[in-house]
Order: sequence, then C-alpha cells, then structure tokens
Amino acid sequence: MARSFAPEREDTSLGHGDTSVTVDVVLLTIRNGKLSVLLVKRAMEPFGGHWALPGGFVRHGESLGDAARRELRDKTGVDRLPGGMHLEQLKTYGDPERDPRGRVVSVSYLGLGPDISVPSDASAETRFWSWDELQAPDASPLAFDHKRILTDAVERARAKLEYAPVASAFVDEPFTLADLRRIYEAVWGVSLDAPNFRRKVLSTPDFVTAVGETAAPSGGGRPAELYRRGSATLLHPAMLRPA
Amino acid sequence: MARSFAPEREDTSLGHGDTSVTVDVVLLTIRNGKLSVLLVKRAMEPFGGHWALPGGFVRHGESLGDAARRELRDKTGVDRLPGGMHLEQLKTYGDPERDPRGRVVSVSYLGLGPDISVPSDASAETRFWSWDELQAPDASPLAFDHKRILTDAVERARAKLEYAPVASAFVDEPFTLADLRRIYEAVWGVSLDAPNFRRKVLSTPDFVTAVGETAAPSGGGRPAELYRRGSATLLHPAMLRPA
DNA sequence: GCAAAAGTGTTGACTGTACACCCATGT
DNA sequence: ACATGGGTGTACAGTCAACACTTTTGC
Repeated sequence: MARSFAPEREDTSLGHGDTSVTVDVVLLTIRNGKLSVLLVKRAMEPFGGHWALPGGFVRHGESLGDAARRELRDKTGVDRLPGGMHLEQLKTYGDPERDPRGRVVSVSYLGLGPDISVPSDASAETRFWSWDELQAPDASPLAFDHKRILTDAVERARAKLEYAPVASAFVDEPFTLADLRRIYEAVWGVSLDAPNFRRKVLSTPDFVTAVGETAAPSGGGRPAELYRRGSATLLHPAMLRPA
Repeated sequence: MARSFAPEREDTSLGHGDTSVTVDVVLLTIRNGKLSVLLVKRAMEPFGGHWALPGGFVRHGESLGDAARRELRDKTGVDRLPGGMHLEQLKTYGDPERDPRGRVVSVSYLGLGPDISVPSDASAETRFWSWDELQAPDASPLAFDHKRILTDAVERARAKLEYAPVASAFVDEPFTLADLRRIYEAVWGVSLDAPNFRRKVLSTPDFVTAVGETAAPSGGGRPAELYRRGSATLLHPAMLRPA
C-alpha cells in the first residue's frame, strides 16, 4: 500500500477552476388533466432551436436553491411563486461529455406547481409540453441530457406522491378531493376509486384540513366540500399506487 | 413584463470558472453490530485536525460517479470494491459559505458495503466511527457541513432499506437471513421478529435466492440456510419499518 | 324525474404481528 | 438433558379494493 493518504481537498488551492455549475429546473404541472413540463426554446448554439429545461449558471454568492428559484421566476414571469409551490433538489448530472462547450455540472431541481400561464410575449419560446407528446416516437429531441433529467424527474414525482403531500402543490386553495384525485390520476396515469381515495386522504393525519364550506356546483352533481393543505410533511400511511 | 427571456446558458462563454466541484462519500457499514461511517482526519487547514468525509476534487474528464469510486479506493486502500457494494448519488451541497476557501460545490455519494479493515498504516488518519458515538453531545464536530451530509445519508439509507434490496450490500455472500436481519436492526435501531422477517424476505420476489446449503453451526443452535443476493432492484412489497 | 357528481356503508380478500411450537446443533 | 438459534404454524387485528347505495345539485 504505497498509496498516498493525503486528500487533495487539503490542498489550500482550490483545484481546477474550469468547471461551470448550472441549475436546471423541471417544472411540472397538470394542464388539461395531463402531466406537463415547462420547456424553453434555445436561441443559440449548442442545440440551437432545440427545446430545453429552463436553467442557467449559478451566480456568485447564490445558493443552489436560490438559483433554481431565480430561473423559475425569470422563465415563468411570475414574481412571487405560488404559495404551495414545491421545489426540491433532484439530482446532479456531471458527465464530462454532457455539454460540448466544456465541463458543466448541472444540479437539477424538481418543481411542482399549479397551472400558470407563461407570458404571452414569450409564448413561442417558453411553453408547457404534455408528458405524452414528449414521449411520442416522433417528438423532437431535447437539448443536452435533458430528456434523461426529465425522465428522472417524472419518476421522482410519481414516487413522491406516495409518501409526501406534494399533490396539493399542483392545485390552488381551496380545493376539492376530486381536484386532488385528478392530480394523482394525471401523474400516475391511472384512474382511482373516488370513495376509497376520499377515505385514504381523510384518514391520513394532517394531509388536508376541511374548510367547512362547499364549492359552487358546476353543472350538475352534488357540491363538493373544500379543503386546504394540512401540516403533514410525510404521509402515514402512504398512498400506494395500484400495481 | 420587461424581463429578458434570453437564457444565460445560451451564451457561448461558460460563465464563471471560479467554482470548484468535489465529491464527498458517506461509506456506511455495520461494525460490531453498529451502523458506522468511514471518516478521514484532516491534516491541513481549513478544519485541520477535524474529522471529515472522504472526498476530493473531481478531475478533468472524470464522471462524478468515477470520482466517488476513486475516492473510496484511495481512502479504503481496497482496489477492487466488493461486488455487492452499493454506491449512489445522495445530494449536492452548494451553500456559498460552506467552504472558507471559496465557492465549492460538493456532490455527495452514499456507499453501503461490508465491514472492511482500513489499511493499518493509515489507521490513525482513516477509520470507522459508529453512528452512536458521533451522535453523542460531546462528540467532536466534523469539518465543513459534513455533519449535515452524514445525517442526510443515514436518513436516506434507513428509508432505502424499505424499498430496495440494499441491505444485502452490507453482508458478504453467502449470508443467512439472520445476517440480513441484523443489518436491518442495526440501521433502523430496532429489533425485529425473526420468524416474520424470514417470511417477508422470502415472499418478496427475487430479494434473495437460496443456495441450498447450510452455514457451519456456530456454537449451538440449528445451522441456518444460506442465500445470495437476488435479481430484484425494487422490493415488492416493501419492508416497512415498525411505527 | 333523470343525469351527474359527492359522499357513506359493507363485504371479502389480503397483510402484518404476536407468539406458541417444533427442529437441529453444541456442550 | 438443556441451552441456543433456526424455522413453521396459527390466529387475531388491521387494511384495502370493489361496488352497492344514498345525497345533493342542474336541467
């Protein structure tokens, strides 16, 4: 064992400064009952004309989470992100070949939020795409390794709905249990039994809290009771998706 | 909306090159029945004399995973990592203040492996610490934000044992179900009912595969049947920890 | 009244847990 | 024989999915 045990980290120099760090954000929402993601059309090379995840370089003195929130603000045009919005770190992608310009390490974030309209003056360059149309065989390929990041993000979102109350991040308050159920159905791509769904949600402590009022009826059918997000951060028991 | 929608990323320059990227590895093992983690004593500033996670700068042309595996090899002195060894990306820490030398973004990895002996010529600088002793109020603080990373890693490991067959990464093959049960007990800090544990494991498809032989009896008691890791990557149903 | 959506009740299958009991070995 | 750890059986309680049924609205 003639290997050195002095870690490089202990060097007082900071090593190679030729690495860039970016954040890329996968903003998911439910639009017309379908799971959708915000993409930006790239104007310049590389991958000019390709659609990409919103993202950019992390600035000096800026935390990674702050960079992700800034990118989201800039790309959606929404200054104050919706209150129930969920944003969490997803994964970091650092393959040496992932960006032709050089070494770029990208920290990706997963965002879940209600359906918002992106600014009309940028509608051609920034818009939501449904997950289904991006999955089509003839869909245009995304820039960089963003297809991979998007796939990982959707898988994480699907799993997270089981054990965390993040589905409510997709809806505005107050909401009905049918609203919430449609979120689960859209993200998981299944249909759920409404009565059983109701019991599961209400029996999970602090998942939702009843408002005590009912929604305005919408063209036939009994008006639904209204709820707000509860204080739970983890779901016990979990909302397991059907096999 | 007078905000610019031209993403910075589309600049052909690569932005700020004054950011360094490191990997830090949380290598967990079970030693003397206790969950333990490999730490390295720092020789230089900052945090000279403090214990830290093994880690270092990512090299040119090296993927993040490769850097993590290299760090592990260098610090453990083990050239070929054990076959069942599990290594996965954990989370990226990029607070601007986390390293006094400048902007350092650290991609952390979680490693789970069997109990190995670190090289004796480095025993003073590199050794395993039990989770319990690091939790003690009078424990010496770790370098940088490594306490936080370690806490996140243990929480991830505890959760991952529920839905992935990673417990078998801690044991050498072939192993008995009692070996496997002791892993769960050590990581979760609980005691499990042996008969029910057996049924759960065996009823989960491809979690383990029977060898067909029995272990040499060890001082009294019926010899246990031997197993190897199965082909499953996800556990259906999950091995839920007791409430 | 009829359709539609919300909400309640009920049943039968399945799962998890506790624990009694039997098996195979060392001393 | 007895202690020790491995392995099987069983019975009870809790959970979950399926679906019949009632409630409240619009037309």
